[in-house]
Amino acid sequence: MNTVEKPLYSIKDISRLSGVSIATLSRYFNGQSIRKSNEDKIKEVLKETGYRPSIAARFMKGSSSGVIGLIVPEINHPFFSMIAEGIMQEARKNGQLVLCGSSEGSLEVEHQVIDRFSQSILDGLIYIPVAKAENIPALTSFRNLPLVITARRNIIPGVPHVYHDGEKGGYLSTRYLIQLGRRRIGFIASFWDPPCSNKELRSFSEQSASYTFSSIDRFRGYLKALQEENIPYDPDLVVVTGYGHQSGVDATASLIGRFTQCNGIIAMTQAVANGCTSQLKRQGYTIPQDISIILFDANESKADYTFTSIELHLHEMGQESVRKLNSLIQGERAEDTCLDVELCVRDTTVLLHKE
Amino acid sequence: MNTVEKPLYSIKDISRLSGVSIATLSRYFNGQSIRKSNEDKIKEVLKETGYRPSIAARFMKGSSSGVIGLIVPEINHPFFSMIAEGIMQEARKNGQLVLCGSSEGSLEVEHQVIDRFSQSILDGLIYIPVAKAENIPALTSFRNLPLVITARRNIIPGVPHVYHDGEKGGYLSTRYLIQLGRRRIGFIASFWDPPCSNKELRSFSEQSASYTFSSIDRFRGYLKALQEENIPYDPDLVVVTGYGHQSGVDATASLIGRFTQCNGIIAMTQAVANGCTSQLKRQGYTIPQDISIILFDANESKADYTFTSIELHLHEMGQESVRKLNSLIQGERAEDTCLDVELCVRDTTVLLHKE
DNA sequence: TTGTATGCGTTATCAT
DNA sequence: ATGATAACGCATACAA
Repeated sequence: MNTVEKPLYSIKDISRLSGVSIATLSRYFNGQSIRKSNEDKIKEVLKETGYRPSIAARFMKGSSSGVIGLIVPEINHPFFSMIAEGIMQEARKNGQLVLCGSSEGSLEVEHQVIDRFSQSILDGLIYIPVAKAENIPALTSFRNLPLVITARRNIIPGVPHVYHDGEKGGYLSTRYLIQLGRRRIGFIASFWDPPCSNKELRSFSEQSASYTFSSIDRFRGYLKALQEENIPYDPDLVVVTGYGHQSGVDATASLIGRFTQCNGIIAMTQAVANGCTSQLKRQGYTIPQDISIILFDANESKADYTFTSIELHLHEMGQESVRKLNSLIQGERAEDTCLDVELCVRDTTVLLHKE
Repeated sequence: MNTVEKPLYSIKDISRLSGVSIATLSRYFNGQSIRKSNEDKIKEVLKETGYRPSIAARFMKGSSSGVIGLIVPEINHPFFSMIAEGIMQEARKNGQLVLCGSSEGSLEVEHQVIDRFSQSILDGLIYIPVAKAENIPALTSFRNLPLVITARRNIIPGVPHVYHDGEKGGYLSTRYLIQLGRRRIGFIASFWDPPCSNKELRSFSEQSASYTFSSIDRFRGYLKALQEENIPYDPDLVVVTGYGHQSGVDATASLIGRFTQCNGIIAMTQAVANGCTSQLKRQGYTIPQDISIILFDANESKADYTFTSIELHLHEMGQESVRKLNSLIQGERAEDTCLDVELCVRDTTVLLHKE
C-alpha cells in the first residue's frame, strides 16, 4: 500500500485559521448551535479552504459514515441497475454514498464481496442475493451490520425484505388475457437453476411455500386466475427455462412444438419475451392477434415491441430499500415491504378475434 | 448522526488474545515477514475472531483505503452499467471496492456527487461526465485525487481518458454498408443536447476538433468512408436527435419523410435502432433487404433483432479504467487509451439486391 | 456556549 | 524480528 493524497485541511487547520476550537467546529458540523460570531468566522474560513470533515475519522469515532453498501448479482442487468438507480438517488437525497459490489453472478464472488464489505465503513447493507436459499451466508457474515434484503422474499428470517407482489402480477396478467377471450395461456417460468420440470411445477408450487423463486410466486397467481374462471390447468402450457433471449426462443419453440393451442403467453423478463416474439414470427404467428404476450418489468425503448406488462416499480423498490435500511440504522424495527404491481396495457395484447 | 455497530474486534483485542504486539500484527497484515510461531498464533486467533483490519483507521493513517470512486450519468443505462460491471470486476480482482454515484443525468447532481466524493475516503476516481465540456468541474474540485475520465475524450487536459475509437466505428460501419452495395446511408446522430442542426453537422464536425461528442467522432468516420468511395455527402441523409427509442422513431420518420432514398442506416444506440426498425416496419420497409441497419454497442438479447453492430468493448473499457487509475495511484504517469472497435456482422445487414 | 483532553484502530518510528 | 508509543482527524465527556 502506498501513500495517498490526504485532505488539504484538517479540523485543526480550520481551528487555527478561524480561532475557534475544534470542539466548537465539530459541534458546528454536527448541527449543534454555536455562537453567531463564531459561525460567521467558520463560514468564512470554510469558503477559503473548502474544508470538509473526513468520513474516515468520523466513522472511526463510532459515528455513522454516511456510506451504505449494495450487493447486486450483476450491475449490468436492467432489473438490478434500475433498483440501483433508485437506491443511489434516495441515498443522495439523504446525503449518503453507496458502496456498490457485483457478485458477478457467482456464489463465490458474492461471499468474497460480503466479506470485504463487512470489514468496511458501512452504516448498513442492501443485499440482493444471487445465492439460492440453501447457500445464503450466515447472518454472522454481516457482523451486526443493519441489513435489508431486496428483490427477494423469505431469505433470512428476522431481516426485512423489500420485494414485489409476484402472485398478484401472475394473477393480473393471466386474468387480463382471459378477459381478452384467451383461455390457452402459456406460462414461461424462468430460473437461474430450474428446480423442477414443467410437469412438476404445479405440485412444486403447492408444496413448497418456503421456496422463494419469483417465477413460482407468479405461477401461483396464474393458477389462481385460471381457477377463478374454471379453466383447467394444462402442464403442456408451461415451460421451465432460463432468463436469456435464447431461453425465450427455445421455450416458445417447445411450447409450439407440443401442438398445444396457445393464444397467450406470459414471460418473466424482457429478454425472454423478445425471444418469444422472435420465434413466433419465425413460425408465422402474428402478435398480438394470434398470440398476445405479457411480460414482467418491460424495459421501455429497449425492445422492438411496446409490450403489455406487469410493472414492478423497481426504482421505488430501490428507494424503499434505502428508507428501510435507514430505519434500521436509526435503531428502529422494520418489517417486510411487499410492493404493489400493476398491469400496463400496451401493444402486445388484443381481444381474441373468434373465427 | 447516531452510533453504529463497530467491528467486533480491534487489533488490540487480537494482540491481547494472541500475545503478539500490535506492531507485529500490523506488519503481518501488511505482508511483512514475521516469526513463524507468531504467524501461527495469529492465524489461530483470526479464525476464532474473524477479525479484519478497519479500512477507516487505515485510511486515516494515510494509507490507501482500497476504495475507488465511480461517477456515472445513470447506472440504469446499458452503456454505463456495462462499463460499471467491468470496473467492479477489475476492482474486485485487486481487492478494491467501488463507491458508486449516479449524477442522475443532471449537472447539479453531478457537482453534488463530486463534492461528496472528494471528501470521502477514495484512493482515486473514475469519472464519466454528464456535463458538457464548458461545464466540466474545475480540477480543484477533485482535490488532488487520482482521476481517470472514461467514455469521453479530450475533456480535462492532463487527465488520462479511456474511450473508444469513434471515428473508426463510423468508418467501419459506413464502409461495410457501401460494400453491400448501399450508397444512400442515413446517419442518425444522437446528442443529449444537440449543438447544431443536420444541415450544420458537417461544418460543425470539421471546425470543432475541440468538441468531443461521440456522434461527431463517428460522423467523421462516416464522411471519410463516403469520401473514399467518392460518394457525395447529402445532409438530407443526416438526422440530429436524442438517445431514446422515440428519438429513433422520429429520426426515421424524418429521414423517410424527406423523400430521400435510403438503403442503410447507422444508429448510435440500441434504443435508437429499435425505434428505427419499429418505424420502418410501420412504413412498410423490410429489414435488412430494403434498409440495412448498423448500430453501436448492440445489447444482445434486449432487442427483437440481432443487429449488426460496432462493438465497443465496454467491459474492457471499465477494466482498463481501473488499471489506469491504479497506475496513477501508484504515482506513475498515464496517457490516454483509445480502445479499438470492431464490426460484428449479424442479421440486420445484407447485400443490396439490385432490381 | 466554549475549550481541553482523551480515545477510536491503524501505521510508522523508534529503540530493543 | 519485535514491542512501546506517537501520530492521523474527529467526536465527546468533562470542566470552565
